[in-house]
Amino acid sequence: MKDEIDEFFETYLDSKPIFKNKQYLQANYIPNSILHRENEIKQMAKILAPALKGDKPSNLFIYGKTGTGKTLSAMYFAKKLTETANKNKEMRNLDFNVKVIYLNCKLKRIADTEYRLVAQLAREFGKDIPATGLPTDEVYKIFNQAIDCEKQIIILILDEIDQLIKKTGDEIIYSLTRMNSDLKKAQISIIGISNDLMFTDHMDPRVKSSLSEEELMFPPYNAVQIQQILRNRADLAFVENVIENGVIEKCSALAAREHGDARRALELLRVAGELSERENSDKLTIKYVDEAENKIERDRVFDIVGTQPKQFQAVLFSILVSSKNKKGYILTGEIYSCYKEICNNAGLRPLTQRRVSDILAELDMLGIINAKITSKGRYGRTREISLAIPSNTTKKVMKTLKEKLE
DNA sequence: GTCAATTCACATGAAAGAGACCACGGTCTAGTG
DNA sequence: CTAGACCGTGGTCTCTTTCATGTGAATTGACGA
Repeated sequence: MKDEIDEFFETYLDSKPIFKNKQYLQANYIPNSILHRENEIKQMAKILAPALKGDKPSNLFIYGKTGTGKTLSAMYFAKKLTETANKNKEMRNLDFNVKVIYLNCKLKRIADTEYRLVAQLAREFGKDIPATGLPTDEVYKIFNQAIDCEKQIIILILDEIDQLIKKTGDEIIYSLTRMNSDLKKAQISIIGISNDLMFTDHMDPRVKSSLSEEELMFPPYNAVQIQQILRNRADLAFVENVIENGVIEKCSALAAREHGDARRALELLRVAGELSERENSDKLTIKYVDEAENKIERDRVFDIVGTQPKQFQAVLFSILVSSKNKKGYILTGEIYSCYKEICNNAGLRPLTQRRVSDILAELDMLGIINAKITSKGRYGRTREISLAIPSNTTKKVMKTLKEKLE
């Protein structure tokens, strides 16, 4: 036993490293120049440049599919803007600050409700806000005072703003834009980033127009562009010549298949690298890319399954059970009756059908199941549900769920 | 045969509740000088 | 006298329930050709 471990460590230490610096493949790494987004960044600069002169820039709304570089460009731009502003301030002795704040609205417990968003903003300005307990308008007041003590332009980047608005309504944007009229010295501009263009349809037209005074579209990358991006990063991250021919092509092809998602391509490459490192291989071969694809999917599913509440898991379990007993589509009603039985066996209080219906919709959003609403005429209207995860993953999920629900 | 009404089996919305968490301010208690 | 313990009130947040309303096409049934 001991020998085995020793041996493993030795070979591990002896093996030549594949990675030079893995950090360059991480999603939060901001490169010094962003390929194929020069135009978009230039546009952003044009729209937001007034901040440098102390004027409030227009609000900006950025949209585009996932992995098209929206967040990255915004971060990059934020960095540049603050740098320039600081330099400018010293050189010309200006009397105002430019501050860029980035918040991801999807982050649980940080910025996914109105209260938390404003609280987080106030914290950015050094105020101590409790996680709960205060009235929301109190927090607004604190934030207001915190920023209005000196002349400054605040640019607020709200990433995945669609999630926030879908969940809590659009008054947040309204309140934030309206704050400007209450502020004497400071001004706030909002950059909203979303990958769902349609969500603005449900918004109050006034809010909509004030949020998208300017709009910017990020088109998907094509396969060639993704390849270039990957090459660029791979050169930084990997030791030379460890990547076999075709690996980059394969990663980008897989990612391009899904609307040119560069983030996915990078993740594939990174995970493939990690897998080959783990096996002490000194080459990154195509084989590992395939494995990486499976692993990413599996990890994602397990992550969701693990973090969701019990009732979620029970519903998912009943989907798994009923999909095993029946091929083709399953209907909501079938799942619900199966679910009730499972709850009885597990000593769980079953939820109403209303709630289960919502849970099914959420599972669909998460991409664990495919649900399509169809009308069967006289025989009602329901979801046609099928699993969206490969069968070898379902088996494992089923096993863990079974244990959990006992 | 045609066309509008009906009907089913849920979907979808809105509102409100339960229970957990927490801040704030007031009151009570115990320890201190 | 003062610090800390202990309420009560009022706030947010998540998960749920309750009640109400919406929905799309297969089916039905009246109607006219």
